[in-house]
Amino acid sequence: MRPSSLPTNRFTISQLALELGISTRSIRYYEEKGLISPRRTRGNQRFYGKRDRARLKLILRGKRFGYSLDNIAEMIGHTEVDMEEREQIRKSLQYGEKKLAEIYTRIEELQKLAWELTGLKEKLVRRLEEVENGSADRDGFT
Amino acid sequence: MRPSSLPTNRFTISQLALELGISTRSIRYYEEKGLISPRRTRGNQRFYGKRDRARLKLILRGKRFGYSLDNIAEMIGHTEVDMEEREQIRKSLQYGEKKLAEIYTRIEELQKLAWELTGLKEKLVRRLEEVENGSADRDGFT
DNA sequence: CATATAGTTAACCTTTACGTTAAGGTTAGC
DNA sequence: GCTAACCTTAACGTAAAGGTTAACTATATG
Repeated sequence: MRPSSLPTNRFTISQLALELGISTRSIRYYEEKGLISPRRTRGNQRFYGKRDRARLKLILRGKRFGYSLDNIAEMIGHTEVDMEEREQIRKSLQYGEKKLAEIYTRIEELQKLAWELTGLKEKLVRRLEEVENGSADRDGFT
Repeated sequence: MRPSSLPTNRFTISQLALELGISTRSIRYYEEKGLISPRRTRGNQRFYGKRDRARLKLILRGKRFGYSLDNIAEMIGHTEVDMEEREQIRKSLQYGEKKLAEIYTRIEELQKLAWELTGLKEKLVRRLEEVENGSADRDGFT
């Protein structure tokens, strides 16, 4: 199955799995969920193009931020063709707009999180100095 | 149970739940996990101080970014007193340092995500125009 | 003081996102 | 033509993060 020299825009499932550090099971699972829809060979084996790979990366990125698969599906626009297309596109657009806004606030939030952690860090450092100097004090979490 | 006029630095579990938009169950669950440790009244009911509330907010923030509770626990430093304190502090510091770095790369990633979504958006808009003009074309996902 | 409201523990239930194994069949590449 | 890699269905397992319910206790207020 190793594709000796096929163009770099055709991947087997396990190639992608390897590259992206996930299992083939996951990839098939994402397909089950309608998040990707790879083509098939005459022999019914999946193959993926660059677009699919990009999509997978997007999915993983989303996951890393705690979005559920269902959530990501809406974000991305499921590739179901049976829906009235304009409607579908409009909905996707709307949803995407919302999500974009969300992401920006998220960036701000992350910055806050960084702040708080920096705060914790400083407290710990201070505490450490105290302990190191033997001046014990109460309450365990000042 | 309404605390007619108690100082603003003492909260019941349901007050916090309401304020933070989570269930009391969740709060107790976080306690089970060692993420917070509220005091108890003589009657064995939990009560929380400002510090606890801040902690909860931090937990929720972490969660919003897809960190697991266990993860957050390490990030925050569980308040288990039985561990050698210096060791504990050092570990927390180290972990926090790592997490901070992680957060910064995360911010970058979020920016990428925003980019990609913007890209998708543009494609959808273009596609919408096409459809609106009746010029159908193949492949459903250019 | 009665009672409505809030809190307690414990046990069981659910969903999400896969992992694992089974069994049996197909295909691609050397 | 062999064999590793693929396919399907199907079922079962699991960990995380709670929801839900039950049976009981605490507490604030009319």
